[in-house]
Amino acid sequence: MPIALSRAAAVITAVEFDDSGEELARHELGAVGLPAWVRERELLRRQRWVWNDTVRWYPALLEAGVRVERCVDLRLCHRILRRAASTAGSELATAPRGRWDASAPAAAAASDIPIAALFDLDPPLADDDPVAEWRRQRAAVDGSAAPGRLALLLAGESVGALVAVEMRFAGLPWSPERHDELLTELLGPRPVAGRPVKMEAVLARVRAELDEPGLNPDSPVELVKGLQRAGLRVTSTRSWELKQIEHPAIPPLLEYKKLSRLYSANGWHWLDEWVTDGRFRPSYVPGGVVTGRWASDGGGALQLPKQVRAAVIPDPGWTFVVADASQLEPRVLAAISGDAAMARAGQAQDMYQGMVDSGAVETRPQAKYGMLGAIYGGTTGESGRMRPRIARAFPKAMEYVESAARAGERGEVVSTWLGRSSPPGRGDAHDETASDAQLRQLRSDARGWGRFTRNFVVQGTAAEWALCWMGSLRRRLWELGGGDAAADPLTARPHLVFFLHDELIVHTPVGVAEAVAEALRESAAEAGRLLFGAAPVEFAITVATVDSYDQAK
DNA sequence: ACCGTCGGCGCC
DNA sequence: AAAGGGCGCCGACGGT
Repeated sequence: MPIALSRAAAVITAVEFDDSGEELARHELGAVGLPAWVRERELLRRQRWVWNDTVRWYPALLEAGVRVERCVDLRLCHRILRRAASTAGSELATAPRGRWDASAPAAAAASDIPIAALFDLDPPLADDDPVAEWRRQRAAVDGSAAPGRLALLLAGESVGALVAVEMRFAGLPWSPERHDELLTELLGPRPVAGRPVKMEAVLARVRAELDEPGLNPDSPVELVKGLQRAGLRVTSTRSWELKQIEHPAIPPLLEYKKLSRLYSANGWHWLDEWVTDGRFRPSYVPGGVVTGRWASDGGGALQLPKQVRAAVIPDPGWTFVVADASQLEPRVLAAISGDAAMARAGQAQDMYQGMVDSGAVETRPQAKYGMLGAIYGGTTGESGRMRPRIARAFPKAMEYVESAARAGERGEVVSTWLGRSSPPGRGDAHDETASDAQLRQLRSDARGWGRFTRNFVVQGTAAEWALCWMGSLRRRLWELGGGDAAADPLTARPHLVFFLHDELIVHTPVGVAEAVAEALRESAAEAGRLLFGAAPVEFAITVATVDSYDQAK
């Protein structure tokens, strides 16, 4: 049964209502009493909590030891429905912009203040009645062409919002000692001032080889000039461009850039700023990417370089079960396009090898770059060369992405499998009043937008699969832990600590690691069924139980 | 001192 | 002629 929470000044109102939106009961609560009240209701029966923003309500509940099973994140759902092609005629989509179109509370605000203080510091919520918004959303879904899919998408988005808050609450176990060791090994000891000694050493070699004693390697402009003075024909300082060049200054320069990146992005400053009490706690932003992928805020959580993953270490007596979906996007493409040959190749644990074995291409790299080219719209290099062969072997898959690209070029909206739609297109390459130069620009933009929409349908559907995987896993982990809400809600039992598009990390007591691994596999299979029913597409995952994150794969 | 943009690069 | 999608973060740089 849904229960809507809203707040005006110090008073929190909880409205119980039925599935038709009919109000059944109404309670007024204070912030202090809220967690106990929620816990009581949750124990009684699994409720669906309806609130404006999960990031606004859930941290304080978790802090008080209350975990909830289900919610509706009205703002995230509103954003999807507002733009979805399949709800375009609904009241929700056609109304003027309103409060529900405003952005969610800044993740930064949540990370800057103690979780426990959220209710104290927040200004009163002046939101519209959440039950009214719930009814509008329900009507939009019911009136759409594919209500089942949309409902699944909204459920996935909402459970993702719960997971995002829970992962921040739990934090990713991180050893500052190990991190410091790694840095010291690669860079030398932490410098009091200036560059670490190993960076300084490779820099000295660069300067000597270029005969540029005062060269500042951190300034791209100056670096290009210095390289040119030394007779090197470069136009930028990008690593891939430098790699083409044979010169004794290049290897140490590339080494410098590598070390410099580590030092500035994930060095001691990063450690000081983002790791406290042995936990890295970034904010995750569900739906933060147009395609539906998550974004993150703070510490570059979704770009943790492999170099430092050895510092991700479980608590004593605990371990990590790390799982990632193998070739997720190609499998998703096989499913959404209904390409039987591609689905057959996906029967293999390694889909790219499956493509080789089926005779579509000769080598695994050809399969990989060919597929990525099809999904991204690549036309050069290996992916461009493989294009005709991929098209011949998997015609329906290629037609699917080509069709999405053409729609984008025409300025049309495309949608994922569950119904998340792309932003409106821009420009019109057929504008007859445009000048030649403008027209070239428009056509170029149109092609660029076509690559975006081509990728959107695949990346966005992959994100939906990942949400379902995660949601399914979350429920299984809770049941593994006993499902007793009176116990410590999260960190005393197996729990998610990291999510990276197609990869999950569970922090678990060693004794249940094997059960967690099984839960990950079952959840992957369930996600496939939820999205695609009986379609013959397998979603293979690789699972590893490890004592540090770098040991996974 | 502060702010927005850019080059570059990490991840998927 | 150039020709791969999506992000976040860092330092440099140029402006105020």
